[in-house]
Amino acid sequence: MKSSVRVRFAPSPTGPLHIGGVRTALFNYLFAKKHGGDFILRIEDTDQSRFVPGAEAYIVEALEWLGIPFDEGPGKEGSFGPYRQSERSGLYRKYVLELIDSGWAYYAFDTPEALDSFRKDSEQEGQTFTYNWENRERMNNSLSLTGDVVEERLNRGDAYVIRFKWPIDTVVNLKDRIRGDIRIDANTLDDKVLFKSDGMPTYHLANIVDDHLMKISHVIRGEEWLPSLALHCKLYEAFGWTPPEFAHLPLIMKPQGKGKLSKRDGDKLGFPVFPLTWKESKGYRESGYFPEAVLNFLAMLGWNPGTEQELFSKEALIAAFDLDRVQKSGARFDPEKNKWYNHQYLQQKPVSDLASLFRPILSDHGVEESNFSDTYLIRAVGMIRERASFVHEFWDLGSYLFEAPESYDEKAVRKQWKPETPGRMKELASVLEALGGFSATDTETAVKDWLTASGLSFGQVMPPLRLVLVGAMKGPHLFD
RNA sequence: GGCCCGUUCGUCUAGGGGUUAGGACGCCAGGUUUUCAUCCUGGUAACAGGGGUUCGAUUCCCCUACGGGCUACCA
Repeated sequence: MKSSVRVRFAPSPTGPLHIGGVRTALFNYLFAKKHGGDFILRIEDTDQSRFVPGAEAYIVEALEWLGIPFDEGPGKEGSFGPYRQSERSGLYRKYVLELIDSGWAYYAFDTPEALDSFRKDSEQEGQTFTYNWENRERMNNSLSLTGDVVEERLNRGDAYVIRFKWPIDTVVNLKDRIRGDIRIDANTLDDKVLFKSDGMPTYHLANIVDDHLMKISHVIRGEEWLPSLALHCKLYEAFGWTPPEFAHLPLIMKPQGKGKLSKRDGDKLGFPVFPLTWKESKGYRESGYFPEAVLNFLAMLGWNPGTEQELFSKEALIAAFDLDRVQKSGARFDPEKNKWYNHQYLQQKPVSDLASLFRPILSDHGVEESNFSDTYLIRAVGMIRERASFVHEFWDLGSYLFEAPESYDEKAVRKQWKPETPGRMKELASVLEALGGFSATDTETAVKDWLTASGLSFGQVMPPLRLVLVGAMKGPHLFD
């Protein structure tokens, strides 16, 4: 039997995709692929005022870089398109009208100013104004106004919104895949706007209509949506549709301090929060992270396989992923562990891949391609990679393999450079020169023989030799 | 304020009525490298508090505290 799992990632193009969004996309993707289903990208751009040019392209490119490809979406039309809500705008009105006919919704003519003043008044009395059963009869809407008046105002072209009408004294029983059963007293909820005065649906309406039309089977989204779950479920009921299953993911929190992770944390603590560079904010890609490492790290934030395995390829994640093992509470973002993952993946990469990644960095530092051979480059990278977490660290770790040091670490000079050292180095140089060829074993025996012959110790010679060669007390085994 | 969700080492987490509460990151120490880093070994460190239920609770229930989210004609 063909599985009918269809999930969607539904960002709104108001800016770059942030790391929390990436994780939501990832979990959706893993779940879909685990069950042989489809992963859909839907752009929720019903709020024209918050539209940011380039954001959609950014999201698409980011998902591609990360290796979270969508099966259907803008530019990959399946049979449920279009996948931009702005291009579907004509289709929502019909559905709200249906709700009005069935008594689940009503017109409201209250101006934003009027609502504002109601809210302010309530606030002064230490109360919260809620547009619901308590107040709707005294507001300007098709519940309080006579049918004639409503019709007249509608015909006149008065601005209106359409609100959901919560039935009085109802309890909504919710089921969340991660959180279990939740009971909500609908009297505490407000009559949410479903259709805006600009003729566009709000998130709530568009979301339900599209999920239904696109045959979404599971809605996997951030915990910030949990409070609207009651509305969404009731909306399915009002339309007479069977709802999908819901799973609300825990949020990703700041590494330090309170609240959820934000762009500022990245700036402050010096780690990326966006997959790709966006304006002044450097992305994961540009910072030298491997997409596999980012994915692996993110997967372990709020989920775990129940075993002690930490390193997962994408395929392994798909095989192991299970919504039932998703955590309930928010997870603090740990930039250090993220780096550790990158280190792990760097060690696994073929040296030749790393070498090609290193090439442009060498040329940035003015090292010409003609100055080294492929085999030399590969050997060099092989030698320094194990101490690196990022390819860009290769330069600091091994610049001396490509150009002679121009300066010497002062502290090391003070400690290692004695009056007799220059003479010894000269002598050692001629010993090595006499050798003819340079191999790790040959040089090592030659140096050792010379050491014994001249009665010098390793410690008297090797550290200054390293200083001469490298410029500092760092680097791989000297004879290598 | 109201509503909802949550709470195991500093962090990510495993576990589950009787365990020396396990792993990973970080940190510390030792080893390797007469270098730095890596690596290896070891160590540090946790069941928020109070009531129940129970022979027994970190595990189940309740309360409190704390944390988080939502409370827009934004998503």
